Amino acid sequence: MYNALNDRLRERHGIVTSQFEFLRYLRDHPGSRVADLAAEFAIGIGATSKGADRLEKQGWVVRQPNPSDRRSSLLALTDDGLRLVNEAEETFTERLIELLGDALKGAPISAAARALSQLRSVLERDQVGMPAG
Amino acid sequence: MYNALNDRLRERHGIVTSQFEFLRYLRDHPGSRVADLAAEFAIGIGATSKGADRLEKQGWVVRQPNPSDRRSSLLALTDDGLRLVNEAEETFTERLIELLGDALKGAPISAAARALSQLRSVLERDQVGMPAG
DNA sequence: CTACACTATATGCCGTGGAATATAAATTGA
DNA sequence: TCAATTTATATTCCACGGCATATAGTGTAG
Repeated sequence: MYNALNDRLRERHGIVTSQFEFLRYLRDHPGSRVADLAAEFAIGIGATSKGADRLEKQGWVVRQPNPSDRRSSLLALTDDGLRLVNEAEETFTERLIELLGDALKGAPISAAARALSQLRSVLERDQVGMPAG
Repeated sequence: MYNALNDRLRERHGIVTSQFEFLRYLRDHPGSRVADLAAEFAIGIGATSKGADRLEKQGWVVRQPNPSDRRSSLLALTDDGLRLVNEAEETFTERLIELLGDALKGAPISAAARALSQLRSVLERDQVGMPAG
């Protein structure tokens, strides 16, 4: 799933899923700090800081001074970043439904393990999200 | 989950979860090739080859010539590798039950999403598997 | 008010995976 | 039989996350 979404987002918007998730979180939680992102995604502070660097370098995010604590910055989307995340979200949702729809044909509820297993079969059958080399 | 299992396996056996999974697969599927592992874990051939290198360097795995195709090797566990995977499996299972047990207290079946969400809450409450830096 | 502990983030080094490529062996077709 | 193609794996380069550490700012005890 993750790989498949990655491929589609990269191809259409030039970002990967983790970046989409960062951007979406920032859109929905304005004024977040690096540590807030790290907690949300259960990754390290360092990795989060570097991820923010990359988004900032692309001009999608800015670090604004935090008036109440000069050690940290408040992360905010730029106009470009906002536009991007909204467009990417359409792609993301569309692709997600596409993938889930395929896999869940006829499988009603629960049996989540079976659903996931079936999902994987479908993905594998269609060679979807398979690494190249 | 993965991080938590990682920590426990590393501490007790000096391997990480991905290595445990490689070793267990090889134990249960003797005569597998690199490509078989790659397919099983949905990772690239290159990464798998390098993973096999690392296990071989530790003396847990050997590449045996494949009599029916000299391009590939058959991967086999050494005695050390077999011993290791069996010991690690105990740790793995024990820890898995420990983690799931905690999270699933009172949650009967299905509602897998709720279970996963609850699981994550427990893990976060206990600061389990959280990256350090 | 200052020394000391603590917190938030940034940075350097390392390990690992993906993608592209290289190499060797097997297969196929004329 | 042999050149072209395909297959299986190995290797190289790059991106990214973890961990350890550095740095700056905050809080606090006295």
